[in-house]
Amino acid sequence: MKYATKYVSPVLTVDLILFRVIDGRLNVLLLNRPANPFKDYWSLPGGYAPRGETTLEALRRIMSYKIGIDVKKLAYLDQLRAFDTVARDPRGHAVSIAYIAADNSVKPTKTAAEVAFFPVDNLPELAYDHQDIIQLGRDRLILEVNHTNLIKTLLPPLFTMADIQAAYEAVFGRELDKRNFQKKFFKLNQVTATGKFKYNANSRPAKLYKFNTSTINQLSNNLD
Amino acid sequence: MKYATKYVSPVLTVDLILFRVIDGRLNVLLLNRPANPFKDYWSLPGGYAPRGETTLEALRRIMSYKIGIDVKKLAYLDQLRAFDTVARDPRGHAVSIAYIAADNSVKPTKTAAEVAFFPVDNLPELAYDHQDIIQLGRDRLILEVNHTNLIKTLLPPLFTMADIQAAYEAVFGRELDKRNFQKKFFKLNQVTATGKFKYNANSRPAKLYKFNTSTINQLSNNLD
DNA sequence: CATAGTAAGTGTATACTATACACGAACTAG
DNA sequence: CTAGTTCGTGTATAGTATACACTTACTATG
Repeated sequence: MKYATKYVSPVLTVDLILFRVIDGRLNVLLLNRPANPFKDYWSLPGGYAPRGETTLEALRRIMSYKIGIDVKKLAYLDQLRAFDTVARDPRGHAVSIAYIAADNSVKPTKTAAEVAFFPVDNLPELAYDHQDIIQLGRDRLILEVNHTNLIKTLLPPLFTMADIQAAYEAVFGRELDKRNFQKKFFKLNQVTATGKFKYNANSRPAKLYKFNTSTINQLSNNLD
Repeated sequence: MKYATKYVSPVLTVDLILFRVIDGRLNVLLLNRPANPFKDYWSLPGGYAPRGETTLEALRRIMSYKIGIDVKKLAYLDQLRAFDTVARDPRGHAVSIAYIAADNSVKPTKTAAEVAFFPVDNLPELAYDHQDIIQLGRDRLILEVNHTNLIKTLLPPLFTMADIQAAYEAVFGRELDKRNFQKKFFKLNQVTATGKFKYNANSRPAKLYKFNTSTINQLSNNLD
């Protein structure tokens, strides 16, 4: 038994919110739209999700050719939710399944005029309802960073305590006390000192740490 | 510019996870399927979401005629997420937007053979991937109850401290200490004693409380 | 080589929160 | 009047959160 053809479904699309931390600020990947609708506006990268393909499969295909990244290699990727208002796409009713991702190392292969990272607190005018989608993505990111060791996806393999505190501060959008942060963070047993150092221009070298596991785990406490 | 017709979208559907607490146990509303696929299996109530209607509008229409409830009157209703595996519906690729709801007072107008509440820890065999959907719904419910005053949606207008503790225990799936629970809960300033009592068969009467607000608010602390 | 400059690294005191735990009070039924 | 049942309550202790400032280890420069 197939679905009756008297029903016409909305168009289904996928969008990706890819976060990273640059210079202590939370950034999101945007694509400059080459065509209408919203030509020359910045938008979340996304595309059409056809029948017979999961939205994750569609996302992988689309991000590969539009952005030049492999979403399977992203350190964190999860579904956010569906956005389904009828008027959100001027071409007609399109329901978008938004995905949220975090990764500080994957680089798009496109030019900066086509694809670029923007600080989330200083975004350009965006196409569609992508402003709203990013807002919910930030809320989810804060939640996940608070309950898991997801912060590792926003750090390089070796990092200093200042790096990791800056990453938390970028996600939370507020400053943390250095001594209290380190006490709480070390109690979570997430990182190990490597014995290596980062040598700064003009100050005491900083110990370099690495995460103990490569998996994303629930944490007993949070740092916010 | 319309979407090119060379793309065929999956069918879009909606499903509802409606929670309530009965006799200290968390229950979920299920519908006995009158037709194939999965004829005579229990399932989450749901239906087709056509182009031109938001999934929430579709949900309202469907629940009205299939279950006899008005989802706008539910004390809590929110989108959970999309479920989109290709094989989840034997009729063909159907992406479902699942909604989560909590309400202890709305009653379906259908017979118990058609529509009934089942304890979440004692569910019958379910159609589709509805077992998985319910599991994620429970996870979300716990999260929301822990961060908001959503517990009020699972209680009658007047309730005892034993009632509210039982509701929390039903959601969390574990017992809480009575004295510590009351200390923590009262500190949240959510309820006021009404001066009324619930007179039990054979024991001291229990004070009846009511919630101070009708809105769902974030809480500073949680009880889990 | 001495000094200035910079970021790293660290501890303590205090307030608050979490947990464990038991018994008298207030009612009804017989 | 007694037995039975649920209600309502406090304290002590351990653990956690917060506020707060100086010394250390290096580089750059004169």
